[in-house]
Amino acid sequence: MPTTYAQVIVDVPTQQTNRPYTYLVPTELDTAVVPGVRVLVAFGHRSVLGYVLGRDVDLPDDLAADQVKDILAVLDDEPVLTKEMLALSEELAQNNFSYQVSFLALMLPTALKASYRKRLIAGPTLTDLDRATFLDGQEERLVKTKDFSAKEWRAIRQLAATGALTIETVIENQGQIKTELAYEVTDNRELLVTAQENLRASAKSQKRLLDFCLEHLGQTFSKRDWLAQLDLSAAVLNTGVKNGWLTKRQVEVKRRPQAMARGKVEAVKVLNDGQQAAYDAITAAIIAKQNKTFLLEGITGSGKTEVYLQAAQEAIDRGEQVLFLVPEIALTPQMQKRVADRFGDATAVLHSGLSAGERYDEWRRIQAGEVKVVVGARSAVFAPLDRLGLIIVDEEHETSYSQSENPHYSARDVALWRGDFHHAPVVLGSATPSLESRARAQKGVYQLLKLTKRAAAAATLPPVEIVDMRQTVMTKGDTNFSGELLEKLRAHLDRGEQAVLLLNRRGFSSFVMCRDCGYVPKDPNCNLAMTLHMDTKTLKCHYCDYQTAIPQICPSCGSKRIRYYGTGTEKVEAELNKLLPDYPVIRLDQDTTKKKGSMAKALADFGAKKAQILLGTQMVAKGLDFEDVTLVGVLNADTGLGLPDFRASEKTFELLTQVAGRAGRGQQHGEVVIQTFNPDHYALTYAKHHDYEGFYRQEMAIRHAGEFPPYYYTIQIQTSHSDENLVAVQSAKIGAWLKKHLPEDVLMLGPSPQAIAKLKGRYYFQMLLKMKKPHEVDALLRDLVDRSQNAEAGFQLAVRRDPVTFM
DNA sequence: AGCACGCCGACT
DNA sequence: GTCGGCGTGCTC
Repeated sequence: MPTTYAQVIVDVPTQQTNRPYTYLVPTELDTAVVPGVRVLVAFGHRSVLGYVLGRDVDLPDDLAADQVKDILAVLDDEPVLTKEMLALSEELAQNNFSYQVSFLALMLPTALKASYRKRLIAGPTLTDLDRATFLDGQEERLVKTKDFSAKEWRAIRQLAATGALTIETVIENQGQIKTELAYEVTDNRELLVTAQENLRASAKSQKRLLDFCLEHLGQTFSKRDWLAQLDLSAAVLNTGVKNGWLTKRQVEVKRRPQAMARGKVEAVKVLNDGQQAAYDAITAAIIAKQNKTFLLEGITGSGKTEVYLQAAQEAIDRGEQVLFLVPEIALTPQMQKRVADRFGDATAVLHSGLSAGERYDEWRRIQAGEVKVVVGARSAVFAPLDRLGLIIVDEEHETSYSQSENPHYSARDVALWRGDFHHAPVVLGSATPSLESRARAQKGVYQLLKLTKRAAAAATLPPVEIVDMRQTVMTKGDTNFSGELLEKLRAHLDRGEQAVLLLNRRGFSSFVMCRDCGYVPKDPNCNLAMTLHMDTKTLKCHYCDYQTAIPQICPSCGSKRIRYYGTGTEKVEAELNKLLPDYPVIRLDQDTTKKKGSMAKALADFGAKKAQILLGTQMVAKGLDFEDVTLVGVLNADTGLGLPDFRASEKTFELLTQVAGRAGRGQQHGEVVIQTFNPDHYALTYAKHHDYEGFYRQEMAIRHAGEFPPYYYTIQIQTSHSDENLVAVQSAKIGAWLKKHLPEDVLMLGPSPQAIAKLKGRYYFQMLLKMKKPHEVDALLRDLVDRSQNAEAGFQLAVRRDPVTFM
């Protein structure tokens, strides 16, 4: 047998080790070492986990045979990563200035990630004092790296060098496969028949057992099932084992998430003309196995979900699998339920609410090919489906598809990549598509499919009234409720209908606004709202370095009532109880939904009409579908407009459109009231007319003028450190270095301090690069990341492509 | 990330 | 003179 080698990515997430290493495959592991399995390898002076990328017959030219070490062990019987995932991880690492191994780890359930420990074993010369200090007085001890300080480790290593103790590396999976006791029926029919003939008449339990066994030869059932179904005691089962009718064994238990346990089947609905046209276009691509991207732009309540589900059915009927992404499944429980109801046990659900064990079990069901549809949030985009026929990204504009922590990635982009890999169509759906996606549809990169009518025949889009709060505050003083909204609330509630009230927390109290004229101070260079920094009592621009004192008098109208703006749901609830004491309120915000399942319970209560008013933050805006909701009130539409984010208008328009869409979804007509201090802002007026296309055109013009996406690609460079002065100096240095090396056509904003100057004890600065060609500065930034590794301890640098959130 | 090597200041 | 501080660089 020729000597063979394997290319291995080691589990050491650093820039220098972000490349494959060559290892020798020992003869006895020859068949076990295949791409996608995890292995144990020696690396430097220790053992680490590695991922096999591929096999080679020849040694790379620059390596001598004696430089190559052996693979020590193979950890998996079957590959845990497909070739697709191996390729994808490399691409993602390249694009997102991160490490391939970080992405590989992200693709696996936590249970399969390595947990590193050290076993300290006493040697004969170990002193009692050292044994007491390092081994708890024992013969051996399992410890983690952080259990001892660097100094202590040095002492331990010295002891190891003298032979007083030995150190072993222990690498284990973080999770365990849960098993339970089960009994397998023999397939020896003769044995059972003979036994049955020789039974005494009084042995009723044994007779029942034998009858059942004869009908289920060779099958395995859990002990729990045996006892429950046959009404036996464990003693009878043991008799069965003794007589050779049954064999005891441990079987894997797959923990199914509670909500999934019942598979009732939801009825297929009849599509209207618009839905049918969209369905036809998507299914044509499914049948042709064509990687085509559709942008399904459908007004709220237009029945996008039904199109998704029926298209999914088409893919499933053709023996293919469907990946269905939703933004944060915890916020869209109704969507998850609909998919599960339609496809029953063939559905797997992946989201952050699952325990590590549940997540692992769902992952294994997918891996084993038992699943036809995967529904999940961001990380579900890595679900190990190998026969993908359709990918759906619902609410494609949602920022939660983008992970801002390292490793950065956008699930929407990964979905597009996988669609290409599998020759499968990708459907991006939204009532308010991101400008980037809508612009691509305009250019013909995506095919635009529009749904312009609500699905329920009688349902129409609700009329929207914009209420000028400047008037309200002038006549009634500080209140969250205008006369118009109160009047409508009373009318709808008196008729027994329900209302949803949104308190917009986005941008809450982070900017200054005049209570009389709605004026928000803007920075003269960028024309963006400036951010309030309470620590320095100044207003700062988030993009450039401009700053100014907080004005005491409004420069626009001379009013003294210019101040930061914000209020909490609790305060609003109290006010509401005073104004409308006869109507109980269900409150939905971070405080009331902290506990697992409390959100679902609150929504179920509202659905059961235990209260007529639902008051909440952003979470009431999305996906809720209650027939009796006929009034939607937005208490403060503007807070988001003041954010130091070039997407502030887009996000506000989105929010208002989404929440307005909660009204009048059933037979009864709905109404929407939007309270604001900026009644003439275009994000509000277009939302009033449910005019996404109009908003799109105007916002595109503004983005064009401001040289922002989708006209430019952006990359954010964020620096942080616990020492404010240090990070300021470093950021300035990096900024100067970049200015010198950046190509002329790449624009840079900043460095400037971020809005939340100090977060968890760290200070943040950022620079924003804008460019026409997305990969123009990749090499330069990789160089920058490289250099930052040698910076002061605690200094962090993050590079984010297409950032979606700005602090 | 770990771990060793190696070069400088404060001790027996 | 040596011990140990930590900066630097490598890991198939």
